[in-house]
Amino acid sequence: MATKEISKRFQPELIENKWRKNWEEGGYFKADPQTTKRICSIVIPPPNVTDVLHLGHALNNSLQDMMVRFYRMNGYETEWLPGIDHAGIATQVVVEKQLAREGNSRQKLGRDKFLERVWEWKRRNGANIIGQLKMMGCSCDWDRTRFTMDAQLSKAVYEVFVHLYKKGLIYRGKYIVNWCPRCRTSLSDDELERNEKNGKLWFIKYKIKSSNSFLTIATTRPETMLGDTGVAVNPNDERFKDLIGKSVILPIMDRELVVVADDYVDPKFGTGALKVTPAHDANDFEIGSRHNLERINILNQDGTLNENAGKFKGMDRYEARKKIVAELEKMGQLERIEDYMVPIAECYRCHTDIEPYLSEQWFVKMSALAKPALQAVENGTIRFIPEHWSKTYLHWMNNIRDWCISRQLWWGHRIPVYYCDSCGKEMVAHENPGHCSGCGGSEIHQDEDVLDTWFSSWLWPFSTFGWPDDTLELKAFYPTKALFTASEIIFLWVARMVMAGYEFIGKPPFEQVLIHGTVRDSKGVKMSKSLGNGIDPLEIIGTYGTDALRSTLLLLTSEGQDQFISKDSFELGRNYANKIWNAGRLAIMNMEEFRLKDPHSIPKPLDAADDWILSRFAGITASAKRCFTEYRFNTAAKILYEFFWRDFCDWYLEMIKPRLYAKNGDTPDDNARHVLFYILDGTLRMQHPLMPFITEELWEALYEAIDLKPPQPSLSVAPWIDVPESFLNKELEEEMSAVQELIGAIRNIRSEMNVPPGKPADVLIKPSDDKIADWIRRSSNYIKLLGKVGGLTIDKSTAKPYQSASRVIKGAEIFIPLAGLIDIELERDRLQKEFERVKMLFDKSSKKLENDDFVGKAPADIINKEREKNRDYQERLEKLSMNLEEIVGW
RNA sequence: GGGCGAUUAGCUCAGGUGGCUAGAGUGCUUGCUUGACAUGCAAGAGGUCACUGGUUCGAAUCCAGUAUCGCCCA
Repeated sequence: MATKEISKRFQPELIENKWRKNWEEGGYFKADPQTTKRICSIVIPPPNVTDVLHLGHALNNSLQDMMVRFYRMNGYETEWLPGIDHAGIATQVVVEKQLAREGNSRQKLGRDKFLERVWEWKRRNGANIIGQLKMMGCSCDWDRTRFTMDAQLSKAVYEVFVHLYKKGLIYRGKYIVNWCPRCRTSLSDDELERNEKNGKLWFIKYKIKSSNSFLTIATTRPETMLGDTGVAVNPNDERFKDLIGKSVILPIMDRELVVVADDYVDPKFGTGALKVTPAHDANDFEIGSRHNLERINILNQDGTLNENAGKFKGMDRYEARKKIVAELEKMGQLERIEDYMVPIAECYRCHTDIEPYLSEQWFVKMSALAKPALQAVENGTIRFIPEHWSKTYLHWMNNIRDWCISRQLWWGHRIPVYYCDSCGKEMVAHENPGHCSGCGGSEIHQDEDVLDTWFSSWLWPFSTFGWPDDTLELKAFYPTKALFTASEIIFLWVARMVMAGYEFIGKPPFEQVLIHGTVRDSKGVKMSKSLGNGIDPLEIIGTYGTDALRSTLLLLTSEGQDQFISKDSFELGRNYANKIWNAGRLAIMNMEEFRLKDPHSIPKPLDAADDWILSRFAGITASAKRCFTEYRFNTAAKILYEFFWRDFCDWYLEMIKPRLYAKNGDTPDDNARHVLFYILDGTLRMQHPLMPFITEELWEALYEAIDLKPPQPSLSVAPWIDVPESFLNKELEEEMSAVQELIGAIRNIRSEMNVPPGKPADVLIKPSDDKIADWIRRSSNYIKLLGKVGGLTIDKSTAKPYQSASRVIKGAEIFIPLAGLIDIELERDRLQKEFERVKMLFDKSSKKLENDDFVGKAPADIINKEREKNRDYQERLEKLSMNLEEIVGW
């Protein structure tokens, strides 16, 4: 019914909830693993359960939804599995902070009670996140929502641990880990924030044994000297050649240290001699291993010094530093102090300085696992988009190091290793074995630590589908099609998923890895919670609507490029949505009494405008489709936007208005209404993956306007648009583009010569050949309409009227008689400027054509194009100069 | 120190495989409440495509180097 009132402005808040509910109740996003259709599946990069979704998530999920909706509309059985990650450290920190506010702590609560609290917190916040995804319009298969600590996913984790352990790929060892003394846990390299701080370089004198001279050593961390067990110099450093193999005496501790030669030492740094503290520096650990140096740990887990620190025992590390420096100075063994920028690693959660710390940890040997994952990218089985990220991936894979998988936390998958209290036997099992398999004793305890969160997320593409069980879902939906993520977690996550895919399933987890840019604020700073510069997507949804949020992000974020975005940026999408709304409004308001059995059987013959828009539509749907399938979502979005606004709204709708309005008792032109319906129906389908809400609303309203039941229950499960190739008409497009140029020229004259907008102007057109003349004649009604033309004369022999404004375009001259009204100065300047511009082009083109190399070597079509251009320029120059000459007489 | 990007209109950015009279949005100027939309329409101004070389008939586009900025790894 066309009588329905439609608001002049698009009001997203009035329609979005309705469709969210409708889609969910309709179950349109559920996928059937037993389908006979082609399958497109992806898994969400699970947001951390601690997250409040930010713009980065909004971009990441908008991209996924755009792809998934596209494939769903193109007849694929489409599975988008949503879910959440338990985020070990982050979540534990959040709940611990909560406890601290209550004056409580996890130690007071105990492990089980504490975990209950975390689960409680998880239930609340996890639901929030899923709710936010739904707000964004994500078309996930909600019934398959997964959490990394679900029973089935945990089963997968233990299966994998046991498998790797039995294969000898998991081992326990002493290693330098990044230790956060506050969180009391080890952190992976990627969980650190590296910075530089103002610090000092202390020069300490170590006495050379059996000599009166000293060896001076520079260090940024004097307190670690308590754990020194050697001194290293570069083997090529002439200054220290004689010292190699000799000993020096460590001040305060009076320990004898051997001087070793090691390539690691940079002769240019400090004094060229390096103190080696294997237990407190990762590089020193390596050096120590090469030279069999003792590892003396001087620190407790909380960052205070232990009994190995002698009289400094119990002091905090930074307090000890002051005391040690003071003592060295008193002893006269502090040579000097320099200012120095010290590299610092901080805990990414609590920003405590990280301590390299020697501890017992569990590791996974990576080199064997890396092999197939390396090959998969090398041979193109897995492709990165943009392609250059594969270099980053390969470089890391080629230099892969063992993975420290233990975390000193309570929240996470507890390491499935059990120890017999009687005989000490180590047992690995899916579940508590109950008694010792060695001595039969029943007193056994489980390892206290939990696994790194990534140890569950690397299984995400298959654990979510039921692995290790042999499920229908796994068969149908694995491997997935693509993974969408940001570059930061290529190592942490992407690479590990590939390794897991090959190791446990024997197949890669996805074909493509789409690396999108990072969303930054208007100053270029990455948005983050701690900086408070983030933009809340829900706030954007509240002010501009979800479609505006999505379309803005997708229109602005070119493939793989970081994007600077401010709140105002979203006006782009809001305006776009409003434009769609109003085009729909125009169409619906003009469908009165119009009935249509089959929108797809286009009547013949049509007006030029109709054939033209159908041709344009056929062209752009084809190229948009290509962009969608090639993961060029930003380009696809731009193509849709351009077509809708420029071709459809600015030109087509304007051209058919008289046919719709039906003056003087005529009925509206049903062919125009038919094509209008067809194109609008098609553009709504086409734009649905980008802007699901507004398109769904208008689509339903459009069918309702002609009393027709929509062919599908929801646009989200309607077919995408497939325009017959026969609609393509390149000659007509060329013709219309000439007409558009002509209209532009007329408008330009009117504007420059201040012809009042409402006043029709007489226009004379002098085409230079019959073809152009035909084109212009055929479109004379459009020219009159859109150029506000009164009398229109089209004649090859037209003479320029006295004091008329003129413009020269390709193939035609345009005159508008303005005797007494024309600004002669302005007209002459403009013509002169135009003459010079075309002259420049003409000269450049002529020079090219005079060049034998160009004519001899360039492809024929390029040369022909150049010749045609040259002729056009020449013709224009002649006309322009004639017009200029004439002005002299006025 | 190693690797990877970026540098195009005042601002934010497009310009897959070299042929361009370098585009869009926004901002700016001018004129319009014209029966979808002022979240709009029409017209306009604004760029030696960071720099220097090279390859080529032809370079914003490919190569090398320089400068500045950013990210990742050490």
